Amino acid sequence: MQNSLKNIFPNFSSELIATIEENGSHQDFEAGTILMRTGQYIKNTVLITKGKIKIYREGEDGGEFLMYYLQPGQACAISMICTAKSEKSQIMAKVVEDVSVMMIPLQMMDKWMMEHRSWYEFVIETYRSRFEEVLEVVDNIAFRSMDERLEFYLKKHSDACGCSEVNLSHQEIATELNTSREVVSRLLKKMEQRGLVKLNRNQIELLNTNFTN
Amino acid sequence: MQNSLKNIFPNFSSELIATIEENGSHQDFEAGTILMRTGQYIKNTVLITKGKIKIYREGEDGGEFLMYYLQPGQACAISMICTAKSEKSQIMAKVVEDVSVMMIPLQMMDKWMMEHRSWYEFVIETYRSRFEEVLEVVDNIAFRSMDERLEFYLKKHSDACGCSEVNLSHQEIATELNTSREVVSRLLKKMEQRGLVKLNRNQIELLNTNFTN
DNA sequence: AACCTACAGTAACATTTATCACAGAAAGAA
DNA sequence: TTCTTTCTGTGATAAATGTTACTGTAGGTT
Repeated sequence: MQNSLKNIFPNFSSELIATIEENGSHQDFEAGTILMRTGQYIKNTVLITKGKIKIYREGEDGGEFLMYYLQPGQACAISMICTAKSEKSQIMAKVVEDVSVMMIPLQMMDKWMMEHRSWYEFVIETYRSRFEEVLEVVDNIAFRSMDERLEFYLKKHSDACGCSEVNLSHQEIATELNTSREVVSRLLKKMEQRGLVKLNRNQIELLNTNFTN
Repeated sequence: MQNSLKNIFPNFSSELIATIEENGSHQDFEAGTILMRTGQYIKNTVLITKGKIKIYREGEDGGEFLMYYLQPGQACAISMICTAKSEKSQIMAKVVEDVSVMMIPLQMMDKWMMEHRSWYEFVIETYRSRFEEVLEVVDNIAFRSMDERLEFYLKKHSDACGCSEVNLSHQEIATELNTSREVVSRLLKKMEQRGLVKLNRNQIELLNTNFTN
């Protein structure tokens, strides 16, 4: 298991890995578990070693708006930022594929930042990449129409899983884009007519590789 | 002038202030200056000591989408994140009120993080508050309609200046919300009819204090 | 005064997105 | 099989927003 942590976080120094093993607690969660709610206080930084976590913003009406996914080798930027002052979370985190995580108590954060160069760099890089990702989300909703956002969404999914099939229902996609199922169905149909995708039940195959680029 | 830096950044230690004075370069920019463009490499972290800088995202069509404003005592989070690896900027920064800034060479970032506790805390807090602000922006465009966004926008402005008048033309507002002038005019007129605002040329007075809360 | 320009108001229309209503197909359960 | 549920497709319609076109007005300039 020590081995795998080193594999998943290749940039961590051996000392850091050892420290994590020593101070962190290994935990598993099933798909569907909500790890973090808006308004909740955060007490741990979360490192993902297996599975997939969805980070989203929840609207008052219960709408979910996808921000990004966390996968093995990544960490929750929000938990890092907030732990620094034990702030409240402003987002929701839901397990979408059974996960294994390392929970790092918040007291470790500041300490490791000073003691472990590789931790420091990991944290900064996590901030940077997540900020960038959220800016991209803003771009999409601010400047793009639903059909472009849908294409972007599908591409992101296929990139994430490394395959060209997206196994989601129209309803699930609609929820994450904060629109209605009918709109998604219609737009997907148009994309199929343009030859970009092939639609199956609970699955969308991306055909055009140009589109995937 | 050393004095004022201490006043503007009250949490900085005296040693840190001295170090900043020593290594940073004081610069002034006029309103209208673009300090940072999308795609540009960042070589400095920017501390604002006077004036106001607008941070926005630019669409392909040239549309501007307001993210937030930077004011004295604040720093550009993007410049901090990016400098760590000398990355490209993903945003635009434009001076909206003549500013004075301290430019901190990127090499100082990492060094000070280790040496100055008050710098470390400032950087973390900057990350946190900006991330939060951007999440709020996402909320607004994802879940709210234009009339609500307009109200939020006006409130934010009056909060920022501490007064109840917003001195902007409809066109300027429309640009920042990435909509058209006509839409803003229409919605403002409705708000006036509801007794929320009073419309003057180049100025919107917020009347209802309930609304301002 | 006469003129110009930026700003604001508003009607008419186009487009996009949301909502409602319903029908059929696929998968699973009884 | 039959029943049931979930998923998908699609038309009709409503609502929000974007666009075009035109008018008037306030302020500044000559």
